[in-house]
Amino acid sequence: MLKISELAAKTGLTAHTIRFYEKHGLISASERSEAGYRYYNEADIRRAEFVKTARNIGFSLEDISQLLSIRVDKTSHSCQEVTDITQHKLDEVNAKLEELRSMQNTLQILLKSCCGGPENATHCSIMEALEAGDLKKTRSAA
Amino acid sequence: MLKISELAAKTGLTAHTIRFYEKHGLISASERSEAGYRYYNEADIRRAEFVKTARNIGFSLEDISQLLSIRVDKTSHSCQEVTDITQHKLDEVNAKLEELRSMQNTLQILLKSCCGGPENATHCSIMEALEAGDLKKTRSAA
DNA sequence: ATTGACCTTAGAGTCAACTCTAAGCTTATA
DNA sequence: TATAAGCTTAGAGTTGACTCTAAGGTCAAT
Ligand SMILES: [Zn+2]
Ligand SMILES: [Zn+2]
Ligand SMILES: [Zn+2]
Ligand SMILES: [Zn+2]
Repeated sequence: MLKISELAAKTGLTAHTIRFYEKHGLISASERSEAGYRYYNEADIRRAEFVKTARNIGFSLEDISQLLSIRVDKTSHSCQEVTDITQHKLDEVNAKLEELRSMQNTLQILLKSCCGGPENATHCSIMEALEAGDLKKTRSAA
Repeated sequence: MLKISELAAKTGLTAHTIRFYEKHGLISASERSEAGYRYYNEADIRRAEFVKTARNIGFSLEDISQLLSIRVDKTSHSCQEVTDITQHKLDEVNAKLEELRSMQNTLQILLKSCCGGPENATHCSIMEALEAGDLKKTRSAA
């Protein structure tokens, strides 16, 4: 049985974060001491590590929540449900990649066009490009 | 002289956003009617469009703020200052790209490993991989 | 018995960039 | 003149994932 700080040390999450995850239903301590201290057993630890792994991959807490409910009763969930979550995340990632590649491209073009030197910016081609506004839009949403 | 909704129509920003930008010092109306209505002249419009272009590229409002202060007095700023801002943004974008590519890679591997079928998830290799925790960390910061 | 480290809670604060609301003027059209 | 559309402000709310604080209780070691 681990105390919260021990679980924190083991998972690399902070105690704050563990309590935060508990508040959001991701993790819990199956036991409490008389004084109310959280105590985590083996199953709790495995669940916490599952959460940590999923978070590291980039799943949102909402995604992780869904994965956890599959996890607690695998027999009543299908592989398809799991791939749906994963595919949806991949779609998101791909969309962001698109956007970032477009930004990268624009920024590289801008940098190539500017001398980057110490003289004044009255002739700066980056400023001119921003002024002209003929740059393609790279940002769709925040 | 444009009213705020006209500037909004012209730039594709909303009137709300224009006021928000004003509050943050990015845009302003050089005139106000007696009743307090904002009126934008040609220079105001050009500035607003500059902001819009920079935002579309992906610059933060803080970046844009710096670009604008260069813009109002180009003779006392250098090309280097402009490239510094741009390069810094590119560095950020590259870092995020790295992270997303790593997420993409992990998700693709997961998806390849799972049958995605309608049978139950007791054997699901995605779930197993999350359980095993041997996936590389892709997320560094939010 | 007294440190000091650790634990508890509810709840507030952080970040960025909006987004929206309420309450009340103003202006244009019919 | 009346209705609607549009403008003003200060300020609150949104999103996601934390991050921190205050005020206090607990525990192991000296
Ligand atoms: Zn130059
Ligand atoms: Zn330049
Ligand atoms: Zn399967
Ligand atoms: Zn599967």
